[in-house]
Amino acid sequence: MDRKSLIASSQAACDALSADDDGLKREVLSHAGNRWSLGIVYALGVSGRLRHAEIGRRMEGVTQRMLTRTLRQLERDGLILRYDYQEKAPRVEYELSEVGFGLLEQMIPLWGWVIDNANEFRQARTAFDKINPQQRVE
Amino acid sequence: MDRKSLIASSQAACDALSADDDGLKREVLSHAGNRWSLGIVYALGVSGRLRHAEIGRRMEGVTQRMLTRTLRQLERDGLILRYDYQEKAPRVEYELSEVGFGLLEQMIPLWGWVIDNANEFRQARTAFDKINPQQRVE
DNA sequence: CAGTATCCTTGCGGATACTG
DNA sequence: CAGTATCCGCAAGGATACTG
Repeated sequence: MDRKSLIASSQAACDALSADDDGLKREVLSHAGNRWSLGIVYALGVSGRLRHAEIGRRMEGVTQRMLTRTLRQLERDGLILRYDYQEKAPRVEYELSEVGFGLLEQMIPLWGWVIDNANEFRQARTAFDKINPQQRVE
Repeated sequence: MDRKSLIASSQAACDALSADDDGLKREVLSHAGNRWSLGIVYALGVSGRLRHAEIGRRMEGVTQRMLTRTLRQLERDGLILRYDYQEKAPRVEYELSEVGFGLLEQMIPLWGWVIDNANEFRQARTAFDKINPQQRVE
């Protein structure tokens, strides 16, 4: 995409966002930067319906607390569905919602783009850190 | 995109990410959830090179501190370029880098997707909050 | 004008221990 | 098994005041 049409389409996309939508946008997209959110979305997208413990096993390093919390946030935003079987030996399964699949679909080109530019990011980092020994960025 | 090909392409995209890349991915995408980052990227994308104060004027509600900090982070990640004219009356301009334009380009479909699903997100929220009066999610 | 410095509150992420 | 409860350190975001 050339810059003129890029700018035009970004204006169109941004003008369609009200002030309320702006907050919503950041809340939804905050999952992108979260430690576990997208990993869980990916796991559920690839494997379908999974039990709590099974997700935990696939997310290397996650603690019970963070797993539960992240699942709650995803559920709250409607990205995953929670099925509690109400059995005495607890049994809860999670599944991507339609919107959750949509998010996964949106993320794929983004991941590809990050990979394609990984070296540029790393170079920018080291160049910045060299110029700004340890001041700045706090 | 149907689910089978969605899953296949997400696996391809995710397998291409090493453990290191995974951290990088979250760092880059964390801008998506930040309060001011994408607003600044958008402003610079639409208007080209801008002075510090001019950006501040366009970002309703930003404080000096957050503006400077966010600009530093964007600069550190190579998304924007900083031009200090070294004049006695300070004069600093910022501009999107090539990578920064790339990010803006990546974000546009994402914004559109959020708008298209805004009602679903809001409904999920209120439904969740009704079921979970004030427990959960902390 | 383009920042720093200081103080504050909130939430993220994690460690550990406990429960029905 | 699927969570809570309690603790911690750190960073995000903001309010306010100051500086070359």
